[in-house]
Amino acid sequence: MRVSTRFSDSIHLLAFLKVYAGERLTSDLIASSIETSPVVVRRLMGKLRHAGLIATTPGTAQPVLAKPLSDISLLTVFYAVEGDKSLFSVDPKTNPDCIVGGNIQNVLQQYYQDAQTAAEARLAKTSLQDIVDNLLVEQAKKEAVQ
Amino acid sequence: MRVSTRFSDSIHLLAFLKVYAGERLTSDLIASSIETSPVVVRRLMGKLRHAGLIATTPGTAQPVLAKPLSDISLLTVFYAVEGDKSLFSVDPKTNPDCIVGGNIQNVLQQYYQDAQTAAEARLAKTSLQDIVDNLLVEQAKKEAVQ
DNA sequence: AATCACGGTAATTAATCTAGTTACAGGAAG
DNA sequence: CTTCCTGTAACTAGATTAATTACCGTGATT
Repeated sequence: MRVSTRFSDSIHLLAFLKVYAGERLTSDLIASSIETSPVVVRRLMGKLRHAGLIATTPGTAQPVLAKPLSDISLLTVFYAVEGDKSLFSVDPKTNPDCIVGGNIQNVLQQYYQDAQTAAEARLAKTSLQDIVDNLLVEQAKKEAVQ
Repeated sequence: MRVSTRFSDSIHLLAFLKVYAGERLTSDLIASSIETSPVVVRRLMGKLRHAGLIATTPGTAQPVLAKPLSDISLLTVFYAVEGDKSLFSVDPKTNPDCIVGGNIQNVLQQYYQDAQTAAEARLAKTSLQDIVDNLLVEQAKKEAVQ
């Protein structure tokens, strides 16, 4: 019932590209930050490249952001890696000869869409630049304690 | 990544109890409307009974609503059958020695919570009575065409 | 009381999805 | 040409969901 970690991992990946821009960014290095396998990272980069969020060239260890992070919202990333998947799912087949079964799908669909739209509106409000800003603030807090 | 059909099926079930109240409501009959198995229906009824939404007595075919449908929101049903599960999931382990990996979980958690809260607020706005009203309207439309 | 219908629940199975692993072809750079 | 890397496919393992089978206990009817 939940969104896969592809979403979180993709945000992680994009933020990583920004924070460590200029360095040698192999899929192995990125994977060690996410704590997953390099293949998973490459698969994610494939989707993100397809969505026009990053640019990569095979062989080089230099994936780069294709646009400013301030122009990429969480929702953009969500669509890039999860497509237009629905958060809530209606039962595909219910008894059409029943007042409930024959109409429930249409009725629920509308309310589910409303709920998902509300969630997506929140995701759209936050850019990846906001995420990176927060990461740096959190990091600064940590270092201040030490 | 999606919410299981338990949620939809439970709404279906509760609406069914209202629409066909007074009739002989076996788990078999309810299952035939949802087009699932009677065991699934009984399992759902177990959760709904546990949440105080319905009352059942073994042996009799008479599950009844424990409160007015107008007092049951979609969110109430969601919690009853899905618990407090998160729609979005953060990667449980990321590299703590990295600016990104060490802070991304905390940062994302907050934005995910905002998105989920927004979705839940929509679900809370709709009562099961609204659903039943809509079902009857849709049914009337169908019959008017014929 | 005996019987039958039904709910409550556990156990098993199958299907689906996710993510990790291995493997390999091809590009880039020294 | 050699080495490091990306892009992908194929396979495997684990988790989740829902269907099925099975069995016990309750309630109603006679």
